[in-house]
Amino acid sequence: MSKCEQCIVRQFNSLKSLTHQEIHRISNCKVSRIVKRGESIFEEGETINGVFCVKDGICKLSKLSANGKDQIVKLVAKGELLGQRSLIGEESANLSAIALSDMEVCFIPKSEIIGDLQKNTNFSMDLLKEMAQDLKESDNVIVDMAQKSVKQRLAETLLYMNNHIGITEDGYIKLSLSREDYANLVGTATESAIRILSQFKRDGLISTSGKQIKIEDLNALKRVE
Amino acid sequence: MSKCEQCIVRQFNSLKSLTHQEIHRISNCKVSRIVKRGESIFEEGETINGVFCVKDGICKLSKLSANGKDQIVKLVAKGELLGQRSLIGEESANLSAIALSDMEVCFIPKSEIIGDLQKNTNFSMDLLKEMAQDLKESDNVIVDMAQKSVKQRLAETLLYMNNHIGITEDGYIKLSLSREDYANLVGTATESAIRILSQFKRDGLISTSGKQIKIEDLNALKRVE
DNA sequence: TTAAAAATATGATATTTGTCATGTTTTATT
DNA sequence: AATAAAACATGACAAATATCATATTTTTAA
Repeated sequence: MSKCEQCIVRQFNSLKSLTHQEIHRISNCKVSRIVKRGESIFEEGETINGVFCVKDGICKLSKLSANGKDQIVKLVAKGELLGQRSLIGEESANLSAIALSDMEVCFIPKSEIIGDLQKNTNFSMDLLKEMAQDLKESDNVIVDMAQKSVKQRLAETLLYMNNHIGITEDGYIKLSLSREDYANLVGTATESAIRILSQFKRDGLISTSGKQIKIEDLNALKRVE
Repeated sequence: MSKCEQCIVRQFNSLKSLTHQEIHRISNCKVSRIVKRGESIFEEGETINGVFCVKDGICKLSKLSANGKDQIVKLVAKGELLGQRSLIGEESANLSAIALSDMEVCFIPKSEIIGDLQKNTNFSMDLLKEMAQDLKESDNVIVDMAQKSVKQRLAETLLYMNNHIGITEDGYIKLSLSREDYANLVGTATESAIRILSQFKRDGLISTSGKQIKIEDLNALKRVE
């Protein structure tokens, strides 16, 4: 099994602040797991008792709303941690994590890392920093959800994916989402998402090839109202 | 000037985890400030360089959206801290804090407390816990914003205030908000908020006396769709 | 490979929500 | 107490979005 010591992914999250010793211990107890597209890593309400380090792939964090629709709150990509909140207090997961591509994740049991959180100030400060950033982003999403039109939100989602998920050599957004997932990210009906994407296509803002989407006119997308 | 050592309010936030010595030092450098209803404590984009402990009163944390409307992200009441994020990294405030009632807040400079955050694990763990809780709540707000109707959101806001802000002896919600603030909490037009509150009144879910609102039928409010 | 299932697409229509206009009531100020 | 300003209220209408129906395309699985 591969070792955390050599894992580049660690550099992108707060695990980078662990000492050599700590990383070595973690490396020996972590459990690597392959998750296929569509499979769940954990579900809302579940007690997860540890964090997942995303070694490869992308997943969605979502929550089932009363009307039966899944709202995607956040996308989590390679290099990020999942389930940090489980390290703090005894809370169960507030969101479900479901793979949007094939993934490899490493599970680190809470019991093995909780001590480091208490002892290693760099680590806890780093985690604090990450949570502060998450909080800021969540607050911004609240404002967008409340104040922007569905069309704007969808345009911004496409721009977000272009920037944060990245594009292939031929310009397509690396992650192909279903129209339903786009709707669940934006908080609208699937038909509405489909309609707006069709319109973006007609207007030359994007082009598609099967499920893949390519942004053709970045500035026009930014100007969408 | 009053001392932090005797301040009950401290028990309700992470400052409770400071040692006697630490609290004593904080007490000597903190600056108490009276803020009148409508006045701002800090503004979006400002560098605040410290935390505010709310000794009395309630304020809103809001953000100006592109269309010129203020979106209220959170209400912060007596006992809570404001601006925790300023302690972490060098970031400026993401939200504005404006008093909704007359307030008393104590400002603690970052320079005086940042060391405690590094040295006192109980304190940093506590802050971590608070941020985790905030994050969870923000995520839940995202889901509500995206999936619930304006009417539902307004009903829930009334229930939230009833539970968290409390009521007077005669049953009215302690904090009187303008219809515009209700609209900005829910993310809707002021006229829409007014209309829905009028309807709630007509239907006997609430009653009003001037600006004050009393919940008359709690269960019906919970059932609003 | 082919049938079934799921995803995408689009029209028609209903519902929700926003905007503008205007009037009334409440609050603040002199 | 009189006046101005702000907040509240409501109608009329427009725009955004959801829902339902149905057709087509793509994917999945036997």
